[in-house]
Amino acid sequence: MINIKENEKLNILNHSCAHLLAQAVKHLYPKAMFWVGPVIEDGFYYDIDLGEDVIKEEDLEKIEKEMKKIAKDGKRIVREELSKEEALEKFTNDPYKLDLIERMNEEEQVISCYTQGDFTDLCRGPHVDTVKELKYFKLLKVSGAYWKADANNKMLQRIYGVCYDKEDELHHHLQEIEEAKERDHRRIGKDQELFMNHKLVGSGMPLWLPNGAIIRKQLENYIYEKEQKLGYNHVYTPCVGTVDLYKTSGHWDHYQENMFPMMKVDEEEFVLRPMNCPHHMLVYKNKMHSYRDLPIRIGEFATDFRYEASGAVKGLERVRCMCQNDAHLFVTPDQIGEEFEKVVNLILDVYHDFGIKDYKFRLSLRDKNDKEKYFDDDEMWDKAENKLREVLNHLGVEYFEAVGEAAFYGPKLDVEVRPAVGPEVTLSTCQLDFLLPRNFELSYIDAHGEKKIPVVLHRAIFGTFDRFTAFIIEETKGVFPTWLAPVQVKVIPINPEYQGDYAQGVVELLQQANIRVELDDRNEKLGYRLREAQTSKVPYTIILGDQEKENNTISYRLHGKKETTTITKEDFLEKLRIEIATKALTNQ
RNA sequence: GCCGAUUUAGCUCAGUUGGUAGAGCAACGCAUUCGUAACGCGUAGGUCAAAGGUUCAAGUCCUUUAAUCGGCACCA
Repeated sequence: MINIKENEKLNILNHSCAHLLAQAVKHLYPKAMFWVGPVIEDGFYYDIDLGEDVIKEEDLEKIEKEMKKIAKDGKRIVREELSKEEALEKFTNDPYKLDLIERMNEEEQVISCYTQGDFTDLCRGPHVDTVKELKYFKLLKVSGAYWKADANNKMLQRIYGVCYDKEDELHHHLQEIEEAKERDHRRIGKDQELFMNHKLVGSGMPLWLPNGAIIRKQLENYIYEKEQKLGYNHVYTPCVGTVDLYKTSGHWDHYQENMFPMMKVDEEEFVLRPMNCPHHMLVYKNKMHSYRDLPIRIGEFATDFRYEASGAVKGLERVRCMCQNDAHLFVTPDQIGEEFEKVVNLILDVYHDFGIKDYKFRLSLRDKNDKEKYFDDDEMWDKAENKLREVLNHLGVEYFEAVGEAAFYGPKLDVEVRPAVGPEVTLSTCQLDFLLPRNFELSYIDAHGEKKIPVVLHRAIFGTFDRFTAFIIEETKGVFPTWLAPVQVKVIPINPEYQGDYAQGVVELLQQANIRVELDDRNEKLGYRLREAQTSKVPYTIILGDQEKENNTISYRLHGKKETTTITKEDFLEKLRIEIATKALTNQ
């Protein structure tokens, strides 16, 4: 998609369009008051207080019509500059604009506003010269949005729209929105029977169907091998813990609202675990450790439960029961940099293997002014944050810093990706933690025979298998590389009666080689079965007729390709073996 | 959780102002025996998300609950 925010001309167009929207809303809803109407990556929005009135999706058409009408009138857009006093006077009946004026910087001597016909709005600008220039726009959605992004505040109504310079650009954008819906993992998940949900199991509790389970198993095997090679030790631990465990870790005080409620068994109080750190701390503590043993890397594919807000739950992307590709790395303070670097390299390695190119590294730091939200130890924080920055700079990876996004106990590196629909999500994460080892009184014996506290790195490369799978579904549009595909080969005898036995032989040969193969010997026309093989996105379709049977060969067709290739069974098997072993991204 | 919308057959959807449910695909049966994206005919399939209410009568109107969707807030 065109990033509107980074395109100066579209930026001005969209911002002007936000004003046009506000003007139209004011005409139709005279009581409306306006908060802010910024340009975003894909267009613009305006936050509006309508009092008792409600704008519904079906009203957008009406508003759009009014916008077109105003634009056609072609009023000039006039800039006016005011002093703060004048501005306060001019907007004296508008509490929202007064709030904005009051919050403006002292240095800002001049406050500007723009007038188009009967509508004036406070704004820095710039804008287009006349509303006539606003031709190719579309209102897309309407929703609630908290004033100043604070859930304690009143909910305003937000209208989203998009504006382009040319008609075909707008058309193209709308088409892209439709295409994004086509690759939404929820849709593909249903079509290809990867996962399902059921009311009786509960919201955010996906059931992985056989096809999805195959993909997940491949992902598990893949990352398990990588981690084993890097010296990780994998464990299994229970997905419940006592309340005391989480009191020890500190999560009980800081994370309780995100946990499923406590359950009492006999006299013990348990919770479903929302994370695995406490369990892994205890695994570490099982025996004494020397500095020579460190780093110790404890990994687990661990099921966790989090009480996610009902409105946040989404397919496999945001769930209440998830499986983390988790690990905790116990290191000496000296080893932080080296170990963090290894994690970053592993992330880069994995993304390369999956062909993931569109992602952002986010260095999540604390907000120094928010003493409530973060563990209070400035020295620790500064040291930790600088360490991460240092490594990232050393590696030369691009990243941006996000103040106020750190965990309670330390700074972290998050990798953000954009799903087909909805805002960016975090995939991988690596978090530095000085606090948890203290809370669990972890130690190792250093070279001088003294007890020292190790540092912990929490890390998840896939994040959760759930979210990563959701992302891979959307990346591949459901056309999985052969090593991941639930069914890798579909075998179709042209006439099951004549080539059925031969086809059965080919199927068995492939099965012997652990290829996931299906035979389609239904009494249906070839075209019909071939079409189904293509729409189900199986990478290889083998077609067997008399010619193949006579020559002891097979003919295969790749998903999405028209041509057929005829080779020996052995050559085909070898080709597949290599493709799967190398985890090739695209088959050819 | 908040604002708004939606929920009808396995899937995608239709169903006028309230009069007692329909299509296509899929499934099953019959016929067909076929060389690269849908042959034909037939059969079966629904407490219209759930509960309550209004009415002579509710898929349709009202209330509550749940799930889903678009955002917000939260977040792996």
